[in-house]
Amino acid sequence: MGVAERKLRAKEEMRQLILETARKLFLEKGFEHTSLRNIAEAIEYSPATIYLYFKDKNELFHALHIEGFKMMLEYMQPLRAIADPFERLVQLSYTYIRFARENPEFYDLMFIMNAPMDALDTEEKWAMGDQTFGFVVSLIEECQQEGRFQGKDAYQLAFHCWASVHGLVSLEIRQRTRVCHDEKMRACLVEDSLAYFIDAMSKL
Amino acid sequence: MGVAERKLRAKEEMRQLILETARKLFLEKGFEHTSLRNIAEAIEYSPATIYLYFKDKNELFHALHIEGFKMMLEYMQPLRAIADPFERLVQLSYTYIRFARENPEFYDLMFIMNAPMDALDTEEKWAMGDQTFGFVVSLIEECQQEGRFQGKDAYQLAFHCWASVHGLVSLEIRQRTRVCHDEKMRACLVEDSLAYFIDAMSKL
DNA sequence: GACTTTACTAAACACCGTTCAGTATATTTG
DNA sequence: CAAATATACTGAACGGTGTTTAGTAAAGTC
Repeated sequence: MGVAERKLRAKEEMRQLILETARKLFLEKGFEHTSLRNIAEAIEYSPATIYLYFKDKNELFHALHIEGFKMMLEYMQPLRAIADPFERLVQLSYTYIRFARENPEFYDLMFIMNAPMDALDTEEKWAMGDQTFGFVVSLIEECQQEGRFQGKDAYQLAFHCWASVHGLVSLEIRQRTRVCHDEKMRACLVEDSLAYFIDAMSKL
Repeated sequence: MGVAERKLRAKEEMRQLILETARKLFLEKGFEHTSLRNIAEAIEYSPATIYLYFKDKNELFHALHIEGFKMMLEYMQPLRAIADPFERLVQLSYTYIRFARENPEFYDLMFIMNAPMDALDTEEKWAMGDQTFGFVVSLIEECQQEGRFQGKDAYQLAFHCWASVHGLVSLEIRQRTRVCHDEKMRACLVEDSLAYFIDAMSKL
């Protein structure tokens, strides 16, 4: 009896349709300015229908949150080809910044907004974030096996890296780089600051 | 004829009453969960009345934005007593973090949220931010006069300092330090990372 | 005392997320 | 096949939001 299977497939397709439409609208107009009613209108269903596939708006956010992490992990894949772990760490920083610049709405959702953090706090909630962070930790540990960062805690150092790059990216995304009035300098503010960070790491 | 003066004073008092109530509610319940109707109810006036004193909600936010900067500048005053400019820079970092931790809602409003940035983009809008940033720039320049940071651009370096500390603080405020599961380590995650930054600066 | 300005508000507008009773269709059962 | 049931969906409402506007009552002016 393939009826149940077909229905299950249809249900999954609908979930995907909602998710894709939500992503599209979010990326077009930003999270703040996208409502469930907008999404419902775009897929030509009633707003109430969305609640048959997602518990509430936060769950929709959370689903996109996970999508964002998957996307970021894909960005990181090419780094595997780099043999030297420290060079990989350097390129990781560049890739992180590139991801944030090419997907500012996702970056916002993943690392700046607090809306999706309100949701259930347990289990798989943090799984994706952990995986990404673990990626950095193991990278640091690889560096340590080659003699770098001796006597330092890998977790602590991973957090330091993350915070350093996040600081740059989040100020740029929130347009705080405008404190620098010189347009020419503003263009390389983030890059130059990143260079300072990398230099410091190389000397650590 | 003191009538006009009295009226002007009353008007200013009303503005202050709204502002104080807004601040109080914001700090109690957070920005997200404070509405103009809440504020109106607290001061026992109609919501429409607020619009006689502030153009819209953003202007109210903006007024508090400025308040936040004034507050932050006050935090920075004791630093004047420190003779050594580099030591002053170090203490500035600590004070910045303390300000953020003691006033997370203000920090959010000032450096993370994008709501008040939507407002008018001109003139005095950035005045307070500029003043604060200028404070850091001139501090860097003082360090340079003592031989530190030779050949580096003071603006660039000031931004680097800001971004480094902001990265730490904003991750903490948005609860992203939870990627570190060890509670004991989490407690000193920010401090230890700050130590790395300061060490790097001292070697620059 | 009549006229004008000022300070304020009730009510509405157009949104928002969310819930629920109700309906039409599809499926299963007797 | 008909009746019963389960599924998928929606219209309309609830209580909330920021904001606008027409109107009112008091204060100030002449």
